[in-house]
This record gives sequence, C-alpha cells and structure tokens, in this order.
Amino acid sequence: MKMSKLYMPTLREVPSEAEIPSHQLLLRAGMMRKLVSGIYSYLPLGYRVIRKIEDIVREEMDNAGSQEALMSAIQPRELWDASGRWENFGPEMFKLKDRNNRDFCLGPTHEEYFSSLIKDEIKSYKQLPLNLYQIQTKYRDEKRPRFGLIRAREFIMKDAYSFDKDEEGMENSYKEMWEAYDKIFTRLKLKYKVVEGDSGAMGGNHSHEYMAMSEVGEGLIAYCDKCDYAATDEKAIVVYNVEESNEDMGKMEKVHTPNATTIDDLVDFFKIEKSRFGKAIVYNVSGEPVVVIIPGDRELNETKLCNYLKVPEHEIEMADEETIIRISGANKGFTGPVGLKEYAKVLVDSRITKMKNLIVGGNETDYHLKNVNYGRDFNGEVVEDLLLVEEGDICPKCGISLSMDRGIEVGNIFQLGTKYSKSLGATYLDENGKEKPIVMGSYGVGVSRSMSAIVEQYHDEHGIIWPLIVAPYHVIITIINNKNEEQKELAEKLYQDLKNEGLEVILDDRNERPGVKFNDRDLIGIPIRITVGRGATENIVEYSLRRDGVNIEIGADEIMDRIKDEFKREDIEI
RNA sequence: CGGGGUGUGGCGCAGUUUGGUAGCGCACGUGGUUUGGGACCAUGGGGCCGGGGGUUCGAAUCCCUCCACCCCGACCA
Repeated sequence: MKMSKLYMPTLREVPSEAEIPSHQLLLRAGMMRKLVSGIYSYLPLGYRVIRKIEDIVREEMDNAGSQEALMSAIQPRELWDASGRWENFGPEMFKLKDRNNRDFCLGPTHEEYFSSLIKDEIKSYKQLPLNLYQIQTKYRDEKRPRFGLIRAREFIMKDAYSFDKDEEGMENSYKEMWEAYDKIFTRLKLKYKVVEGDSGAMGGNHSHEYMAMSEVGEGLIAYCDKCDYAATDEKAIVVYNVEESNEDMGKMEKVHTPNATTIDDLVDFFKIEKSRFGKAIVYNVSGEPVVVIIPGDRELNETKLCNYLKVPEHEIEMADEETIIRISGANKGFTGPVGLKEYAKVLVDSRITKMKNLIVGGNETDYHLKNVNYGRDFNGEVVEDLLLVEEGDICPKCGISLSMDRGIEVGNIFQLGTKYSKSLGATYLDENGKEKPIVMGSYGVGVSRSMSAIVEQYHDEHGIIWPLIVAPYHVIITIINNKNEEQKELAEKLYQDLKNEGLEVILDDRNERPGVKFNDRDLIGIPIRITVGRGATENIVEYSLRRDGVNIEIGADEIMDRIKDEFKREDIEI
C-alpha cells in the first residue's frame, strides 16, 4: 500500500472526548471514528487489525473443532420470550418493530437463537457433541458506554455454543474452549489472567473470565501470586478467619453516641478497632426490607447477597432513608439487629456469630448498644460469606495473601447447563430412547474490545506499538526525501521485493517532511521501519523497530534476514 | 437512572462575567523557499457560535426548553 493513497486521517491533537490511551490513540492514529456514543466505524488501518484478531480467533476455534456459521443480527421477540429474557435483558436490548408491528431486537447475544437453530436437526445422542461459533456484530444499549471500544453499544464478538448430551460432555467442551482461549490470548500477546466469575444474567453455574491486565480495566480481580487462584471481586471467596472468641459475654448496655453515624465516627468515639462493630446495612429486596449484619471493617458484596437471596441484581437496592427510619425507629446510622421496630429479614455474615461483645446500632437515634452477642441478644439467618474481597485477604486455596488488580474482560466461558435447551425445547434421544435436554456452554471473545486491550498494553507516549501478529502492516518503508530519485528508486524496489516475500508493506511516499513521517509511523505503530535516506546511493538503509527504538544502518541485502529474525522472535511465520 | 462538566470551522481552544454582529493555533487551497524527528514566507477558503423559543434596537454572550458528548456513581458479557 502506498501511503499517499491510504485513508489514514491521523490527528495531531487528542480529541477531548477520549480519556484513556487506547481510545485516544485509536482515534488519533486514524484507526476508527465515532458515529454516536458507543458506536464506532473502523477505518482501513483499524479494520486490518480487527481482521487479524478475527483470523487468530478463527484458527484456534477451528483447531478446537468448532465450526463457523453466521446468524442474523436481528432476532424475533418469540425466541426471547421463550427464555424469559425479553423482560430480563430489559433496556439493554435494542428493540425494533417491523412493518407489521412484530417485535424484534438486535442480538445482544445468541443463546436462544443457536438453541432454536439446532433443535430441529439434532435429535440423537449420535449427533453430539457439537460446537458452533460465529464472529458477528453485537448490540447492547449500555447505560453508560465509555472508553471507546471497551464498553461500546455495538461491538464485534466471537460467540460460540457447545451442545453436549450430559454434564461430563459439557465439562469436556468447556475445557477445550479454555485451552483454545489460552492459545488465542497468548497469540494476541495479551498479558491476562483467567479468573472465576459470577454467572450473572447468563444463567448456569460455572464460568471463567479472561482478563487482560490493565489499570483502566473495569473489572477488579483478586488473585494469588503463589497458586493459580484468581476470581473477580464479586466472586472471590473471603477467608476472614475470626477466632472463636472465648471472651465472657458482657452485659448489654445502651451508650449515648450523638451524631456518630459511621463506623469511623464510632472508632473515634469508642477508641477501639473497626472489627469490633457490627455494621447493619438495610436493603430493599423486591420491596421487602432486609437487614444485613457484617463486621464493621468490611464491605458487603451485593452479588453474594443476590445469589443467597436468589434474586437478580436489579431486584435489590439500598433502602431509602424513609424505610430505614420506619424499620429501625431511628435515623440512618443507628440501625442494628436488636429491637427492630418492624419485621425485617435479618441476614448475618457467619463471622459475626463468632465474635463476642459487639457494638451495634441501637435502633434509637444517637444510641448504640455495646456487648451485643449473636444468639443471646439477636438472631438471624446465618450466611457463610457475604463479604467483598480485599487486598491482603487469605487465598482460599493456599493460604497466602491475595493481591488485587484491574483487568479488561476480553473473553468469558460459561457452563450454561440446560437453561436454554429446556426453554427452547432443544432435546435429543439418548441410547435408551429417552428424551433429554441438551447440555450447553457458551463462550465469548470480545474482538473489538481485544483491539483496545492490546493498545492499552502496547503503547508509549508516541503512539501504538502493535505486536507483529496484529499490526496493520508488518513493515513501513520511509522515504526521507521524496524528490531524491535514488531514494525513491531504492524504496520502490524494496517495496516490491518485500511484498514478493509475502510481507505486508506500506510505502511512505507522501510529500511530507521526515519528521511528519516518523511521527505518523510511531503513532500508527508499524513494528518494522526501513528508512531510505542519505545512504541510498550505497544501498544502505536504516532498520528500526518500534518496540525498542532500535535504529541501525544495514545494507539493503540484509533486510530480509533481519525481518525473518524478528518474525522468529515473535514466533510467527511469514 | 442520580451527580458534575462541556457544546464556537476537520482537531485543540479563546471570546460568555460586563450584549454591539466571531478570533487564535493546527489542518486545508495557491505560489515560492525548504527536506533526517510534527519547516518557513506570502496569500486564500471555510463557522445559521448544538437545536427551538423568549427578552432586546441588537444575543455566541441574558432567560426558558430540548438535544448531544464526556466524567463519577449505579448497572453490565
């Protein structure tokens, strides 16, 4: 490709709408443009990267025995009514009507569609297992799109669905996808961790997320540096060992604590550590009040609360002040488990039951109670673990302390079970002629999101540093002085030679000053640069690598060997 | 959906407080000089100042209203 013809609208200045590096750089490098919030166009350079990511995904999926297909992005409402997700997905779904007023949506995901697709053809255990995938544009009307491609409303995703006759088969499919995903993200050169996830709205009971490590990631993960334990902050099991206290139970007393409404206030007032308090948090769960008691030094994990109560996330919210006053008879900040004025379900984190002589809210404005003990002074449903993980918590697997980091979710794998096959009627006959629901799994890779994640991990103050395997072009040949015939001729010759070697080459033949060409190359991140300048008469060129800034003079005949070394280093075939 | 911020030429911004008919840098056209890390000189084109309504002799500027975009939170594969 000759750069003088390339549609590559680079920007010198950072568009004010972009906050994080990948968003800024993809715009500045002329790789994409925004249409409206959360919806982007891929320009020629950016789309080449997208296609390279897709090709890697494709190869590894094919290798894992999955078969590519392509569904429509438009789906009829009936499919979603069958699984109950027309309502459950709610406003996240882009909905539309046809001329006959029939409801459709733009597919946010395709579990229903694929289940329905295969149910008429798959009738026997002999046809299982089966694994299908597609690479397609997905639509989710996010509440708050942000960070460019990282949280977009239209995005490119690879989604795959496995169909097995039983749990064991599904687990095997899951493992195969896990391995394929490891290969994909390794080839994409992403630094990532596989973490246990909460299954959330997708249903099913077992899932893992592939998190590309990044400070700007929206996902918080807890992981162990010693063993392989890693989980999202929502899922991480909190090991918070409270010794069974053998303190004597003191006499419960009311203490005047004017205006002490937070744990910090109380620490100041009582001069004892946070963990001696019992924190009461009031929730509104499907309209019913629920009081949760946890240790004063910890935060509540809403996901665990939802999972325990078996309600979806959108069914719970923190209670408003009015409700708190009504059930506790006191202002906010003085709620406790003893002597609630109105009935409310009380949930107690298991650690609370082992602690003695707690200080809790008195359910009377400006009063707390001390020497409060579970079992003697109050009761409630004991829940094993309702806490949010914290840095330094103990690894549930090996016992050393956990670290926490941020990541961008670039892939996920779910063991779905029979939720969709049952609701859509996807069944088969087993060896005994008995009808059974197909056991499913679903597996996603965020293709466009991965592009952003790569830029987050590979950039510097000058621009993007594409790994060779996803770079829009492998090599750029930069002509220093366009009017110098010798330089032009040599550059042109090298351009043809390298193309003939099977390389993807771009020739910067623009009538620009060298500084502009160098800066654009740094911005768009082409890995290898061949500079044709003053040495052209002696067949000397410069060889430069974007990743480490190396810039050395070599003979033109050495170029191919150097490039081959670089490909070998990156473990890629030309 | 709650809180905050911003909308002025393709991009980045000033002008708004105190109303007087729009400006700067970059980019772009033309001519010339340049050519190893975002050149210089000259000259030129481009803006219903986010939309609608109002106040006023007069509105980018004041008032009302709607919209878009961004950030924080909530939420989410």
